[in-house]
Amino acid sequence: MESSTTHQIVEALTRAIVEHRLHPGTKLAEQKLADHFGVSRTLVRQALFQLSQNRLITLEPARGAFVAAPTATEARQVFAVRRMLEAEMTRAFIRDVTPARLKVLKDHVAQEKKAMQSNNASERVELLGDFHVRMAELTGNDVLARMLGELISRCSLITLMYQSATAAQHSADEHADIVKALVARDEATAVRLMTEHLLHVEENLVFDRKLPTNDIALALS
Amino acid sequence: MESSTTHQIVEALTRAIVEHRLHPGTKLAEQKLADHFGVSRTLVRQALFQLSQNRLITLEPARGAFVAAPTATEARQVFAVRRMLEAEMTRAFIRDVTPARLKVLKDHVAQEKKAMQSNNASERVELLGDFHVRMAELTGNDVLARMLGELISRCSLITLMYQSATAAQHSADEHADIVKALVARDEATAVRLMTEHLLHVEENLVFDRKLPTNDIALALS
DNA sequence: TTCACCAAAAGTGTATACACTTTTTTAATT
DNA sequence: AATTAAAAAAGTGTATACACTTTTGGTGAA
Repeated sequence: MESSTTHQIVEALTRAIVEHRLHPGTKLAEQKLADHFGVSRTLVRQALFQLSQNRLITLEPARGAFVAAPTATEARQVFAVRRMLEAEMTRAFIRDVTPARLKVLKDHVAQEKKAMQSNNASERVELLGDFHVRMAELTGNDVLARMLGELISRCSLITLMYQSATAAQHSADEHADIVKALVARDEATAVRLMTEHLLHVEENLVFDRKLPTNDIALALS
Repeated sequence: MESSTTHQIVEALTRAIVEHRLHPGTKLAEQKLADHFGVSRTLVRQALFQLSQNRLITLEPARGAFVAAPTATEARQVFAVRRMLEAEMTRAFIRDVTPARLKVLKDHVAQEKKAMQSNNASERVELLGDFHVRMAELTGNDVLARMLGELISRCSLITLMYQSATAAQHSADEHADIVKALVARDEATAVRLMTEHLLHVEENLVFDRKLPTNDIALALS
C-alpha cells in the first residue's frame, strides 16, 4: 500500500503550495490533476486526502479540494504550539549537543546567509523553515521531527501569505544568534532567543491582505 | 469530500484498536472490513489510509494493513514529545485559568476515581488519556488539542501493550495532585507534577511482552 | 438590466472490474 | 516425513463506470 506515485503527487503539490505557485483558495480539480500527472483520479484523491490531513488543502464535501487559506487565529495557534515544542527542543538539543550536530546547524546558517542575498522568496522561506526541522532531526527524536515538519510546512504557507518582505533577513540573523548560544552551551539564552525568534516571526505577519487565486496547469508546469 | 461513512469506519477501528479488541499485528483485510461495514473497499481504503497517518496501523506495500505494534523506541519518543508539549500546556493553562475550566478538570478527576474501582481496563485507559486531552482543549488552542489527541491515542495503544495493571490507580492520583496545583495557581509545582507524571507512566511500561493477534470479525461485532 | 429558473456541463463520491502480487494449497520428488 | 514446485486462491493497486451534486450558462419575465 501507500504507492510511491501517490507520494510523488503529494510532494509536487506540497512544493507548489509552499512555494506559493498555487495560491490559497485555488480549486484543485481531481481530473485536471489526474491528467497532469498521467494517472487516474484514484491516486489524485489519495494525495489530496493526505494533503488535507497536513492542512495544506481543505476538502469541502461534494465541492472538492482548495488550497488552504489559514486564518489569523490558526496562524497564532500554530505558532503557539511551535513555541512550546521548540523551547523544549532547544533544551533537548543542548542536553545532548555534539560538535558534529553544531556543524550541521552552522553550515545551514551559512547557507541561509547566501540565500538571503538572492531574490528567491520561496527558497528563502524554505531554508528558514529547514533550520528548525534540522534542529529537530538532530535531537534524534523522529516523532518530534515529523511533528515539527508538519507544523513548519503549515507555517510556510502562513508566512508566504502574510510575511512582510524585510522579515527574512531578520530571521536569518536570529538563527545565527541561536547557534552562537548553542555553541556556548548556554541553555537559558538559547531557549530565550528561540522563543523570541518565533514571537518575532509571528509579530511580523500582516493579516490584512488578500491574494488572487490562479491556474493549476500553469503552477505545476 | 471526506465522507462521514469513512469517518465512522475510522472511529470504529480506532476504538477497536485503542480498546485493545484488535491486537497489534492483526491483519486488516480490506474486503473483510468492507463486508463488515457494508461498503465497498474504496471507503475502507480511505479509512485505513487515515489510520496509518495516525500511526494506529501500518500499511505494507502489496501486503495490506496491520494493527501497529509500537516499538519501545517509538514509545519513548512519543512520551518525550508529550512531556515537551504538556509542560508548556500546563503553563498556558495556568496563565488563563478560570473557575469554569478548573471545574471541568475536577469533574473529570472525580469520574476517574469512580472508574478506577471498576474492572474495565480500556475504559480506565481512555479516561486517563482524556484528562490530558481535556486540558489541551481548555487552553483554547485547537492545533494543540488535535496534536495532543493524536499523540495520546498512540499512547493508548502503547499503554495497553505495555502498561502494568497497578499503574492506572497511580495515574489517577497524580491527575488529582496536578489539579490541586492548578487550583492553587502554582505553576512551578503543576509543571513539575505533570512532567513527573508522564515520566512515571513511561517508567511503568514493560517492554518485554508479546501479545497474540486475533480475529477481526470477533473484535468488531 | 436584474432576477429567477431550468437545462447542460463539470465535478465529486462510491462501487466495481481487472491486472498484478502475495499467500496458501496441492502435488510430486527425494 | 520433509522439501520443493507449481497451481489455485486471496488480496492489493489502479483504472473506470455511474449515480448524484454542484456549477455554469442561458432564457424569459419583471
